Amino acid sequence: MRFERAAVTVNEAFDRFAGQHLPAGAPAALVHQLRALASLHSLPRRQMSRFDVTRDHLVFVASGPTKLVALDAAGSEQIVAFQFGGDCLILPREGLHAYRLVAIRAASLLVFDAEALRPLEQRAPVLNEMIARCTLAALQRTRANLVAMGRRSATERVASFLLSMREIEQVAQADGRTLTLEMTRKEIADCLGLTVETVSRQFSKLRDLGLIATPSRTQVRLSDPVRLAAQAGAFAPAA
Amino acid sequence: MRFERAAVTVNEAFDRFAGQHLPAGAPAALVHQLRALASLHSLPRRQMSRFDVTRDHLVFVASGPTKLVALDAAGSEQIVAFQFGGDCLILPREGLHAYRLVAIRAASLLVFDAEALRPLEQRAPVLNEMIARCTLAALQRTRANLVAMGRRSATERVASFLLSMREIEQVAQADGRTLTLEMTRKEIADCLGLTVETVSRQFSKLRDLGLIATPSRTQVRLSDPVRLAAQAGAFAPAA
DNA sequence: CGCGTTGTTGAAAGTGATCAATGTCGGTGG
DNA sequence: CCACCGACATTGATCACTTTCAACAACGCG
Repeated sequence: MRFERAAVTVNEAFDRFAGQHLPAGAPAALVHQLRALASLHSLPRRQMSRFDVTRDHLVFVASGPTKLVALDAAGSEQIVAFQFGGDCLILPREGLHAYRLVAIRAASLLVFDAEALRPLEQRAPVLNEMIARCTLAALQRTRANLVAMGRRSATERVASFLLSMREIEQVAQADGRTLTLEMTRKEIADCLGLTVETVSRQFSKLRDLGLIATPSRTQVRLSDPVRLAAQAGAFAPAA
Repeated sequence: MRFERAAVTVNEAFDRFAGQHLPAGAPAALVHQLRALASLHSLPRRQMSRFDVTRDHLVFVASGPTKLVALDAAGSEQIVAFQFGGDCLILPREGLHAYRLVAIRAASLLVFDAEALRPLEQRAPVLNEMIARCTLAALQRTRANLVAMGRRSATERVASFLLSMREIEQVAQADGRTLTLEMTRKEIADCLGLTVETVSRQFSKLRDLGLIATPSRTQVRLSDPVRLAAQAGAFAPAA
């Protein structure tokens, strides 16, 4: 079993952040100031972030897969995007919608108050560039996701969900095909905008077609990724 | 009838762009260089942008309502976002999806090659900030749209479409309730991920409920915006 | 072992898509 | 001015798919 060391200290997380998102030539003073503004939050599995909802935040996902969800009036979640160790995102303050970050598995987050970064940005364009890059990446993924949500059948959604999970969770077995979904059917259903029953039926259908195998409740083996991709439809893996 | 003067020259469009998106204190040299990189494109009603699909572009919508669409394999459009006079957006090169800008009514676009802007960005952080601001705004709207698309019924989609159109097209009559949709039912259907027939039925239904009136093929009178908003559901107007 | 949670399966109902026919508007040419 | 044409819109009937409601099975845990 693979064992990924979680980032446990602010400094570890920050170093990871700097290595990933700050150019090598970034001025030491900037790095120093940034470090002072960072705070580390550990988010246990399935737990929702609880930051100050009146402020925007820049969040670096130091470790662990997470999802950005929108909460509707009924409190049910609608997935907006997935993030993984190394990704950076803007978590907007509560406006028309309330957004939260939810840990799919235990995650560590490095959090910056967006407002506090502003003075730094003025002096250090690198920071601005970094944020712009992250925002643009998020925009691209969100647009792709939007298209995906538009007109897709349950089968297409489930198939492409499995494929995108495979990319993410290379936490796979040696064969690179078996993945462990750390999510209940309900969570998957919320992600895909379907019901639990439909998700379950799609799993059964794909199993009957011989495209996947489900040795246990949480494990899925992609027996035939190629034909699975065919089921995922035109706009295949929502990257 | 209101008569909005379209931006016809590059300079007119550029001035509008600078006024809207560049801070007053922007260095004259920067403005000058930017102007040299801008090119103007007039997009007739319903026409699709035809820029170099291998390059990213920064587009300023100088005038006219436009929509950003994703094209699927079948060539049918899936709406991603609306833009209006004054908005700025990143039109990404063709990747997993192909995006196009489509004029809802005749529009003028000021187009920059994103690559060509890069050297300018390095020297002028203002430019970077501007792009970051636009990207972030686009991200927020797209996220909102994604949530909207998630699990919404045909009625909700049509009702909130009408409401958001009202916000946009204040090209309304004196009463502020009658709007002229410069779109066919097919275009509306594509926007909402529905079929023409379903859209038509929803119009009929809302008309029967007394929420709207349809004096002509293109005109819609929102007789009862409040109850219409109720039909639009929890995540009302997709801003 | 029993119980609660989670997952699967079946039957019925609801919703939108598809297919097909008809209706309406706007323009063109007689 | 009117008849006709073609594009667009509406309406109806049917079909496919997803949800909903309900029962049951499997697993994990005390």
